[in-house]
Amino acid sequence: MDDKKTNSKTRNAIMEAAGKIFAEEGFSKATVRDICRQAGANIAAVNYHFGDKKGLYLAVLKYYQEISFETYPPNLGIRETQTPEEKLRVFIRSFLMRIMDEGRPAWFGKLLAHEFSEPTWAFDILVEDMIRPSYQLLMEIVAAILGRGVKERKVLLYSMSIVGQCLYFRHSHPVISRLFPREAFGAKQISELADHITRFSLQGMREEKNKNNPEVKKCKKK
Amino acid sequence: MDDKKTNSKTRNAIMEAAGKIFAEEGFSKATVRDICRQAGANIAAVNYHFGDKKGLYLAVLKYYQEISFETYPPNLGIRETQTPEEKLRVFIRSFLMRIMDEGRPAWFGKLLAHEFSEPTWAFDILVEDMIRPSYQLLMEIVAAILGRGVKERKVLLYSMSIVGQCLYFRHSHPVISRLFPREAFGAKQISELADHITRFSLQGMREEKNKNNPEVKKCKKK
Amino acid sequence: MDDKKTNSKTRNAIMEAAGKIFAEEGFSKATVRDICRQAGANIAAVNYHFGDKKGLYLAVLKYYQEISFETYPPNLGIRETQTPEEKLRVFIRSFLMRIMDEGRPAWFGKLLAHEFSEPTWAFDILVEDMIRPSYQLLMEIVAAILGRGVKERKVLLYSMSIVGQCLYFRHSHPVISRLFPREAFGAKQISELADHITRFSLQGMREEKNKNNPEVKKCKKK
Amino acid sequence: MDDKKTNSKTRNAIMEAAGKIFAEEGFSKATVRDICRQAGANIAAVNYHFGDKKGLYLAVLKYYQEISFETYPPNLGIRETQTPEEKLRVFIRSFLMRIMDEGRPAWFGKLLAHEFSEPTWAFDILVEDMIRPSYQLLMEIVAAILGRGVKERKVLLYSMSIVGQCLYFRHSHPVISRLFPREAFGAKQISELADHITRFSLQGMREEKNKNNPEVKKCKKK
DNA sequence: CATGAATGAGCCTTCATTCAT
DNA sequence: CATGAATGAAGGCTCATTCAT
Repeated sequence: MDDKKTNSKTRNAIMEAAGKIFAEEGFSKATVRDICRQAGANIAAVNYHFGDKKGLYLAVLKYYQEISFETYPPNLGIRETQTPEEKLRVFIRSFLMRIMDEGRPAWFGKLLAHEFSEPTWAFDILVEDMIRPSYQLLMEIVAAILGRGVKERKVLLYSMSIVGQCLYFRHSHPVISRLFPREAFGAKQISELADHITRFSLQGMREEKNKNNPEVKKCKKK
Repeated sequence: MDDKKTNSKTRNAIMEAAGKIFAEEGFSKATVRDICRQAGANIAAVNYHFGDKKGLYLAVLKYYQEISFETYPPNLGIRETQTPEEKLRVFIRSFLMRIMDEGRPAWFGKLLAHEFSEPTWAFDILVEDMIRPSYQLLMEIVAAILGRGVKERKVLLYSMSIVGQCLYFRHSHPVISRLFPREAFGAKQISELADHITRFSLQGMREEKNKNNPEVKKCKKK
Repeated sequence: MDDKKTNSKTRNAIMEAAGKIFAEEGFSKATVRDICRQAGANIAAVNYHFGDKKGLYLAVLKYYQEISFETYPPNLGIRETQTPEEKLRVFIRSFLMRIMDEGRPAWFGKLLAHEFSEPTWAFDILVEDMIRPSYQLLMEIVAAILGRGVKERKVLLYSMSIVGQCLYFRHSHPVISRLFPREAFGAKQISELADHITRFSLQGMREEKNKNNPEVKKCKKK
Repeated sequence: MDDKKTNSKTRNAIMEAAGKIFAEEGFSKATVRDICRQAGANIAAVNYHFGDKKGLYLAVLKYYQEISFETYPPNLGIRETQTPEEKLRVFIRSFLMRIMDEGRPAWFGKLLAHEFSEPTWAFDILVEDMIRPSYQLLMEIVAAILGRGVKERKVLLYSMSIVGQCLYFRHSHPVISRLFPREAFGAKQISELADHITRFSLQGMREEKNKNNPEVKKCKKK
């Protein structure tokens, strides 16, 4: 079951340290010196095991992406028999958990955040490998909720509104903690946040939904 | 009317170039060399006029913050006689314009974005000087919409949902342009976006609003 | 009269040290660290004054080329009234002096030798700037000696035979000094060498010359 | 007949790759990494089989020297019954073939050329083992041509003139191909070159020869 | 008021070599 | 007999900063 590349002690130590430091500093500010020092390894070890800084970064990215998706698969708990609304709730919850986790898998979230704010060459890979599938799943759910005949741009707009909320609760921490030191939006509040975002978004889509499903009598729902 | 610091030609050129480069690259990736080259100034000019790189950054930040807020004041067009819903629409529109503008005032938006994703020592200043007032205004509007008695945390949650959407439409460009090359969400689509976010958010708050304003008959709206 | 680039003390010291070290080691083996240490300058000075190692190398090359050609111009002492044979003697002497000088201008000869044995990107520049004119001059002299109607390839072959001898007396030093420790072929023997090469070559071309000047009676010459 | 050192597959692969790369790059620019990669061997194999980079280089040098001399012995085709002039022609031809061959044995020529332009510690060995015998043979031939009583320095001068020509036709390729793209002096032109050099040199020595053999009537030759 | 010159720390990378199995 | 792993020294280069005029 072991990955063939995982048998080196130094290599693992570097992966660990690199994950942490890249997550904290981003690609360009992180230095291989720091990483190696923290890993207790020689500087040249990076070149030996990963070719160069880029290679290390890519390896780190892929590794923690795997961990993250194994721990929180995008369709975690989604069953085909569920209603689209239920699926959305599950999706949001899973998405939040993936990006807000504070454990080791969380590094991936931070790596991602850095890529977002200053995309490197690795960004294209990330988009294709993980963002696109997630987006596709979300848009299918949203389309199902909005009903047939809805334009794709509408679906995209609503999906982005949902994703935007999730990401903001993740990234706004530096701001919110300064503005409202007493409020916290962390891993422990995931349930509350998922609930809030789900309800807010489902209501936000109701008008469009009704437009596309005119036969359903208004004021009957729930 | 002239600021006392504005009388040097070199100084102005540096401010201009620094605004552009800091906005593009962020604080740490931007180099004083690049800035001075672009400004046609000597490399020592930065330290001469601004002390050091940090000083320049701070000056740039404050300068473009002023410009940005003069151009798009947070309460742009908001009149006291408007309903909270109208105020929200105006706020969102103004907010979007401020962060999505592509002209010189836009540099501030980009500077802010960089600060957001990797806060520097200047972050605290920014939060107090410009984010807090904006947030306060938004939360007042949201509170007015939700009605009396609503808990502050609720207000915060809804406000964050709104802000999150706006920011995401601003920052998601690298992702969306890759996922859906044909769709665009730029300065030209501000009207569409403002409309979408406003309607989505107003609906999203309806349930909570109704809960706090039980006397209003359901199913009567619109 | 001063070059505009020559007013910096450090710059001059680096040019001096770089000339020596590049001449000794060649481009790739020489290190900027060594050069700067020897010049008493900071490592970053190279970047400041010359951009990078390549820039320094090019500057050195051009500088010492100038010195060398000012000291020993290819047509040194050649007058139009001289016979081609006399011109050849002068050319060979001048060529030998240029490549065998042991003073500062000699660095250029060594630089050239390194470029010859492992051409860098600077080789093309050198060929055009200094080798081509020299070759052209030599080939004109040789063509004049051989008489009209001689094929260009013949001219080239004879010219190369001449140049080959000159260069070998310059570069064979490591070999000869080991094989025949008592013999010396240095700057002090230039007269002897010039004489030898000139006579050897003039005789070497006689047959071809007579073929092209049949009217001249054999056995009458000299 | 097999050398005792020739029984390891890896060792042979390294010798092969090293020959090629050392020939192309010279000792200092060649890297053991490249060599091992090209040989399909582990990077530690060099140190295992040859001690270190120097050891490998020496082994390569000796090996290809052997091959080269087996293929083109310096006295290739020289018979004692030949006149000195005939011997010279044969020597020059053989010498040119050895240094201009493009096959595997040619690697030695290139190795030699690198040693020539930047002698390493291995240079002394080479001089003694292969240059000295060659030179001795050539000088004997030249002495025989020039006749008795000629001073050794004269013999040396003429020999160097001959060797210089041969080497130049070998090494001038980078220059000539730039100056006269249409002319070629490669392995295919060896006959032409050998002929040219032989005639040129024999004529070049005629005066000295006649001086030492006064009884021969001038103007009788050919 | 301004600048050309110079600095030292730090960056990523590459090298030949050695260790441990 | 051989190798994957690891090492330390050194390479060229770039940075923000300071000096001296």
